[in-house]
Amino acid sequence: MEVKRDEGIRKGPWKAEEDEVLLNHVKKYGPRDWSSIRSKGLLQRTGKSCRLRWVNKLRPNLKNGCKFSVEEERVVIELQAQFGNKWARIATYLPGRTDNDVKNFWSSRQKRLARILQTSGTANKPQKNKRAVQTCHDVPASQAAKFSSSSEGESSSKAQSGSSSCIENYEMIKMVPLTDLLNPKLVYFGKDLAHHELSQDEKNSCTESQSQIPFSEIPQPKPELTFSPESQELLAKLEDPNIFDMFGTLDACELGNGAQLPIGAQLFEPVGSCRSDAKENIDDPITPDSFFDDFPTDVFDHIEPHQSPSER
DNA sequence: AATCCTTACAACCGCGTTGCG
DNA sequence: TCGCAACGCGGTTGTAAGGAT
Repeated sequence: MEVKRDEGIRKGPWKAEEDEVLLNHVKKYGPRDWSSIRSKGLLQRTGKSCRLRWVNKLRPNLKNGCKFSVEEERVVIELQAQFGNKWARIATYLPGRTDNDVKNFWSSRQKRLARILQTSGTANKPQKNKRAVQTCHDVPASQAAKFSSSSEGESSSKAQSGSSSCIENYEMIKMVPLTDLLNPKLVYFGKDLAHHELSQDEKNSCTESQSQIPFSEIPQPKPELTFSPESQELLAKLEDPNIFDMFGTLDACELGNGAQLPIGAQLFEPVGSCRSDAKENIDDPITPDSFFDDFPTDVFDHIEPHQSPSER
């Protein structure tokens, strides 16, 4: 990143000295009056830039450099469905995470999801051949990031009861953490239920969760499946009956047949909140203990090449 | 070893909102 | 009520690091 200087304004990466100056300012005056930092000649950064630096990097208790846990991913997925791309709002439910963190995480996740779906559309070509994959973009990565970027208004629309199974399946994929999606040992069945086919040993080895939010404290939301225009666009692609082949054992058969998402997802408590608007969305605060308690945090470690059931 | 590609992340930009004179 | 400045948010871009080929 190059450091530009326009009219004395410095851009680009921050130096440790600049951080120090900024921290001193916040110590003295609190996190405000950002513009005065430049007007006082303390830094050649815009107030905007100073605020951003503080919010995203210098604020206390940030989880810098710490990857999103599976539970955090679930929270993001659920809240994104509820609120749309209201990253700042979503971030309030995730201690130590900023809106930028959530936004970046979601963007990465959408790209990965898009890649998975695109790969499926290329006759199950192994993803190893990255160049082949890239030439088969039905949906550009830039658009892929928009797949689920439903707005708040759009989020209020419910999936129609007459939805095709493809639509249901896509919504399932969209709402399931990628770690779940790619875990060949994870089988969904039955309405609103999800089970792991893990041995007790495996469960024991995965009990240490990175979760920062005790799940027992998370009220469970009534999932409202949503269809943004972008999602509708993608859904058209999902008419391909081979779409689920790529998931190996987690194929169309297992995903379909009325299976529902294991989203007991619900609204979580925003950090420091006293349940204001969140409460209005909760009409059934049932706590689903079974699902998340056993969730392995290292599921990606278990991802293996696609295998047919007969191969196992 | 070199190159290409993906991913994660930091930072910027534009626009909307809010507060104040 | 209007205009302006400051702030906040969401979208986008650029880059470094690491992995794959």
